[in-house]
Amino acid sequence: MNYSRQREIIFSALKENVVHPTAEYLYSVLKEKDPNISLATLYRNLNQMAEKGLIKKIDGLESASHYDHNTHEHYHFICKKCKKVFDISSNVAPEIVVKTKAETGFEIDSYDIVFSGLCKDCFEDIKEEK
Amino acid sequence: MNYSRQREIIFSALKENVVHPTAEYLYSVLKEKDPNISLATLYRNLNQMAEKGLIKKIDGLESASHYDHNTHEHYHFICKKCKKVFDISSNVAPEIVVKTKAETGFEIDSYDIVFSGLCKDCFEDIKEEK
DNA sequence: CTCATAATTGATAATCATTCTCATTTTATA
DNA sequence: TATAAAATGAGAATGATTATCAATTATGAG
Repeated sequence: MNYSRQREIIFSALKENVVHPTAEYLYSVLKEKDPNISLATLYRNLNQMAEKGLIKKIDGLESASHYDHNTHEHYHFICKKCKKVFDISSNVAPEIVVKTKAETGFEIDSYDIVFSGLCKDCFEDIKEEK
Repeated sequence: MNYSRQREIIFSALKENVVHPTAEYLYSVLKEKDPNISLATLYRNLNQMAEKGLIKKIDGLESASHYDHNTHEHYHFICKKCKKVFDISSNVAPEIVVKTKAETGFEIDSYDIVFSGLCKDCFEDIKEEK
């Protein structure tokens, strides 16, 4: 990853922002420092830095929403390789909610836990490939 | 909510699908049962049913991703009203990961917990409005 | 320092999921 | 059965993000 002035200002703008900004908001901030910066450059750099672990991208699954007829409390696991979504039964969560409510004073009315990684099948596949 | 044949087949298609389908996938299944069904009808009904709690919509925050320079382990809380994203410190999560790994055998390499509800300020605002 | 190569950029078109619009049809009920 | 409310289908519109591509910039060897 070569140096670029644009990446530099993107990273520092992100560090100076307490509220986790969206790309659009960052763009409005960045244009003040560099009126010529391109939206494509911003997205490119955000993705790059997120890949390298320099920043974190907060979002859900991939782009498309998934729908579930099971409305009971449970979590989801999405496999990075095959993109399948699996149910994970819930038996730890209530504690998290109670604890988080106490710590923050926020009114929590829902939460989602999404794990990601490799499902069993894809993990086997990758082992075989080696 | 009035009865509609389309909603009926959407709901049953969803129940018959083990893997949590995307709208696009559901659409391809549904067209076999009703070649005239519209994508708009599908989305409309999925949103409606999710609102009524008949099904669950699995996705992250709102549409746009948020970015975070804090790469330490922590969760997020998104306020339904002001849409701000807050950090929630982590001190329960490792147990969840260990437990989930043991139960499923999946290779979990990351997970996100996103709480949603009302932040303190918005909760106060709403109380005052009453 | 200077050239060659790879990385990066800006501008804009393209994509993809989703929502909106609106005229038409269906459902519920008085 | 008449009427109002709800739902539909088709396609346009939107919003976030990614892809394309020619031009610019960074880097490392000589």
